[in-house]
Amino acid sequence: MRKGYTQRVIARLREQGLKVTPQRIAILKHLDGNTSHPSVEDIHRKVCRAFPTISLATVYNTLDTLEQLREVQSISVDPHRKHYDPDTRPHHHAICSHCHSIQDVFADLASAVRVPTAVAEIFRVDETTVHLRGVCLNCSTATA
Amino acid sequence: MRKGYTQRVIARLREQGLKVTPQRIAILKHLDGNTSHPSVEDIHRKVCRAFPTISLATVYNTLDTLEQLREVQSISVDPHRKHYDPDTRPHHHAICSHCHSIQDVFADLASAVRVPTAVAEIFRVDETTVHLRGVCLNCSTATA
DNA sequence: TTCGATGCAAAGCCTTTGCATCCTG
DNA sequence: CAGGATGCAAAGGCTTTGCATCGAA
Repeated sequence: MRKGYTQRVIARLREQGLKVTPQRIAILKHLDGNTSHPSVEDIHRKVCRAFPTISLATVYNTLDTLEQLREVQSISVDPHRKHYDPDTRPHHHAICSHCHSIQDVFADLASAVRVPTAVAEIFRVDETTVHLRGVCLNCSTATA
Repeated sequence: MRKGYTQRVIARLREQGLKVTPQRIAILKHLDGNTSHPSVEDIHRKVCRAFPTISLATVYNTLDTLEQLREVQSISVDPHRKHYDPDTRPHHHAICSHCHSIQDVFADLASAVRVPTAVAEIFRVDETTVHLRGVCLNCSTATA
């Protein structure tokens, strides 16, 4: 994620006539450059340090707003809860079955996923999501 | 799905020392050849016709058991609820944004998704899941 | 007869909603 | 000042769990 996420999103909120509150800024700062794909609760827990009174509902609301602005994407990798990624460029996710970490995988999607012509004829693909499940380097060396 | 799903799974239940109950048979029959990717509630509703007293918990339990036996796979396509697929061969899923239907897409996974060498070195991929989101033929013609 | 399966209800989680209050613009 | 944002609590929806009873083997 390039530097300036927080500032850019603040500008976009203003553009949209939405308000820039201290809570939102705190959430944005936490997301800025964050590649850990936190859940709502993860974000709430962390932001609580700087902002002890922030409510879970505010975190939910803010993430919904950010998702609508496409400044964050939700990834449904974990059946129990949503995770969020401030990097909205198209990329894959690799989920470790052991530690449940989520790593970004940047690869040329167009070449990585070729939709067969037969499928393209009966389904207009707007978006392609790829999840790789397996074992990350940390866990495989720890196990070995 | 080839013919014989119900019979095969019944045999596997017996093999594992698990019991073949009328409820389980009813669920298996409903899943046999089913390509609609039903949710737990969908299954419960349908099976209730033949079996009015079956409880939701039983459907949940049975699906958990079947998933452990790998005779059904859960697909997390819908953030609100799990969907189940009795076809456990590797394949993709195409989700229609309009009608929310889920279609199976059989295509050569190996060629469709090439994992970059750089990724393969830091992550051992066991399973690849591809979701195509877009608009199905029905909905695109209906809209046009 | 045995031990897993069932059914019911309650509890658990994650998420959404309602509403009075707050505060940004 | 006005209207969106916040915080709290309650409600919602999906799933799990506890437990007494049932029934397949």
